[in-house]
Amino acid sequence: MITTRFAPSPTGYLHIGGLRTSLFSWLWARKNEGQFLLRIEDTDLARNSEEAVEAILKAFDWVGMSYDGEAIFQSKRFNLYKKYIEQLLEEGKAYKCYMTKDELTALREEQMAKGERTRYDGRYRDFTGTPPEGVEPVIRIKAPQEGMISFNDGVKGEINIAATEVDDFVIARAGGVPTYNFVVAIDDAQMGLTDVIRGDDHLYNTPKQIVVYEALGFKIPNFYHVAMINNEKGKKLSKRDGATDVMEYKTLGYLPEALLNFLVRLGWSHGDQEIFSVEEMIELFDPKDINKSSSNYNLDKLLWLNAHYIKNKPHDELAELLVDFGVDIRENDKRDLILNATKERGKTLVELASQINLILNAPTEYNAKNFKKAFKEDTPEILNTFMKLLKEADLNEVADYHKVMEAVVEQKEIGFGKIGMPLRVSLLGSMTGSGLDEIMAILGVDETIKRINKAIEFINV
RNA sequence: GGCCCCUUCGUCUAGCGGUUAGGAUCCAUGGUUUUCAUCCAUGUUACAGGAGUUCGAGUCUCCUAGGGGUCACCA
Repeated sequence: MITTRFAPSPTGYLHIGGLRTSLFSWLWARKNEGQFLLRIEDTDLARNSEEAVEAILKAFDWVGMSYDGEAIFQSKRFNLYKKYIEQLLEEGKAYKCYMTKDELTALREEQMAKGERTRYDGRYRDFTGTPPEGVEPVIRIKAPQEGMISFNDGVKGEINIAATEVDDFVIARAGGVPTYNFVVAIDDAQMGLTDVIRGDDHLYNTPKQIVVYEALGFKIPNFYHVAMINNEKGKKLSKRDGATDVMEYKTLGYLPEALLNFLVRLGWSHGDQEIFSVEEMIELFDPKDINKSSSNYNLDKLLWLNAHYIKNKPHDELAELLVDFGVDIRENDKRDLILNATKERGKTLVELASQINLILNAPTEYNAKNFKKAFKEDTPEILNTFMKLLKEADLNEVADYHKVMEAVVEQKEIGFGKIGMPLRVSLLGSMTGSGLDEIMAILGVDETIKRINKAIEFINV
């Protein structure tokens, strides 16, 4: 049985990097028919908010990731942590430290000045005297003072860190509130985690947590530290690099399946495969295939994937999604015609919506340059002929509209461009866009003629 | 600064001692298309540098450089 987890601290929205590590954890649990748990790390801090919890859950919901059981809130488990603190104190594995913050700062400055690593010097480790007055102590854990703390990381391999690098760190603050590395170890153990997949910014927390595991006699899980995602320049991803909030991708018109596909391939691969459905991800994912090196964030591929998923999305789902982007064609009897004519031209739902609007809404103005390029002296004459033939034609499908265009070309002995360009400008006000026959089939004869007449009128003004 | 991790086309990556170093994206060109897009084809571009080990190194070892992470009574 594999149990994984995602353990965000609710200080803001769900970050793209957080989504990737949770995706990995989720996939691994689902693949093994195990458990994927959610734990909210809200051990106080004025920074935590309920809105942030909501935001994270909302993002999970959007991408379709679900966790098992109830979400666990650390803030509700203080009694548990307290119990273990007392246990360690009793067993002599932890101790009270009466060093003040000022003293600690002074010690650090001294060490810094000497060019040493800043660390607690263990002065209260074996203290038995009378504690100084007026100082509320913190609790520190006794970390090993020599040897190595080693673990086998599922991504990075064997990691060895000298015990001297890990000092007797604080497990409970002066107010009694436990600290991060302490509660994480307890929760991961108590929740039965077998595999901890997280960002490699936690790599250095691992030896500390191992100290806790060992002090409490807990079984140490497998760790997988996934390298960070950097921006295109290889620097740390920040808000200035564009969207980092998962929900922003929804607003930008990305499909969740595209985003997941994009993220799963960032730092993980399965041979040459690029397109993965969620089912395939679950089937093929294995943390042993996670890359050691960090990867750079580049939207090109996401855009390509998004276009791919839009092209392959069922029309009823697409129509539903488009509502949020100001286009409601759910009840439109030309729905399929509209989507077929436009979906290959929109890399995002935003672009797709604007393509559709371009057809659905008659042009209110014509670009002068386009107009001049498309409309020549004989254009009105050609368009009039076209309209005449159009009215007479038997129009049942897209191809029939094309036949009318062909007829004009033949009759007038002109090139296709002679009719195509002015027609396009008349109908869309644009020089590019969907196929003319498709557009006309969507608009119908009346609207088509109306738009052409309007354009002809415009040339005479 | 100490410690730890990382380094293959611009980007995402395959490779697990013997390959013309592969795929994808991007870009360019050509084809298809009335246009644009799609689609198809073709092309440019990479083993950070230096020593070793080996018959043979992108793959193993060491050094250098560069990048990242971390050093809290934050999480």
